[in-house]
Amino acid sequence: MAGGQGRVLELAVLGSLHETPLHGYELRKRLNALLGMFRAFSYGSLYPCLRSLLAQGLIAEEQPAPATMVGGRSKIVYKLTAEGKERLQELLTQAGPAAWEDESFGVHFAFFRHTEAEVRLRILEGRRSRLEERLDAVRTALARTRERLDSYTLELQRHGLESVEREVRWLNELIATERRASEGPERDTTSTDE
Amino acid sequence: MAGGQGRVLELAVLGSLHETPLHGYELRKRLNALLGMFRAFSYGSLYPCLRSLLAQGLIAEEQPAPATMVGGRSKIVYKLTAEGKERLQELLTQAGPAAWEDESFGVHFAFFRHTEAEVRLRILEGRRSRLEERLDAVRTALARTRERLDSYTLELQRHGLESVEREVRWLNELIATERRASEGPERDTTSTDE
DNA sequence: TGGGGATGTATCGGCTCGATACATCGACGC
DNA sequence: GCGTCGATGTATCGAGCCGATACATCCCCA
Repeated sequence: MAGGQGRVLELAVLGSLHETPLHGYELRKRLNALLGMFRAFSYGSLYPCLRSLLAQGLIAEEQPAPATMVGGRSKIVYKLTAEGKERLQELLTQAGPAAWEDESFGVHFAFFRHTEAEVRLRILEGRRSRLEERLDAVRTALARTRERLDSYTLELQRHGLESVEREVRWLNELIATERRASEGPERDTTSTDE
Repeated sequence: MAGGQGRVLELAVLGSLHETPLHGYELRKRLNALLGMFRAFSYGSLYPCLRSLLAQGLIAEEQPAPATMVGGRSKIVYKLTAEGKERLQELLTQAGPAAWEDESFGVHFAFFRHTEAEVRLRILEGRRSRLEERLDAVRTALARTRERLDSYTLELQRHGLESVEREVRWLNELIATERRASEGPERDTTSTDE
């Protein structure tokens, strides 16, 4: 399919353009400054994504004052369309595995300020469950292992477990903060559906 | 190219089969138990990789006692060939970006017991440089940012920086340990060529 | 006046994943 | 005996995404 970039880049681009119109190069810089610790987007996926979003009418080329155009160079500045804003809201509303897997969680989190409190909470909890599943899986596999492991393998396991445990603790704090914040303003404790 | 899986899976498979012959399903389970905290291999890449390694003569199907074959089922057990062992040694000797990037570092580390001390040290240092580059890039980008960031973005940055700083500290300890270990047994400090 | 580095758009090859399909095995109840 | 259910097991396909690369311009500085 020509341009169904489908996943995380779409949200990242739409979310960035929601702040201000940007061109590809600058967009990538911002994205990598924002998420550089977790992932790095490349042009090989960014430009096809932009083309796809353009074809879908979710973004549009902005034509600024002609004075800004230097020489014959075209600096293609993209901005969000009304449809794009709708689509962004739609993406921000979805709380599912696509939001809390490794590759996508960071991007969703980065745009939490545009996300409803309830969705935020569900994504954080989903992420936590995901990590706990992983901890369980590795721990049981480790316990089931008969052979003695060498010190490097052990050290790798230890470091991995510790890192994931740390992230779970971080999520716990965030979840607690979210709960406190939502219990204050609206004392609605009965609507804890699902 | 039909089957040039090229990168990290090759080492993971070869390294696992070096311990003991395995079939695909079990191979994947072991790999994911070993590296589950960092990455998860899928059949979609494992089986093509096995086919490719088979075609290259680096692994071979093991034909055990016919009694093991239940019914018409073929449980394809792979073992390392002599060429495969050579190739494994070759892969374990290489200390380059391919060894210390995110996706591959864990796999290389997991087989450090088969790696020469000098190569281990270079991979650990390369990994550390890589992470420090990333820290620098994000820190300068952060310092250069004019607009005020919302609390979620800030928290994401903080958490990301802290995680990477932690890994750098971990690497520092490992490097120190390696250095101590290599200075004790052989007091050869002159042969630090390249 | 010319070289180097940042800016800028774009593509191609190919690795890898998630989903899926299909088949068998052992255990369990009835 | 018979259905079924979960674990075991091999295999492929569509599609996303990255790394490398190419090419052009801008601007600074010597």
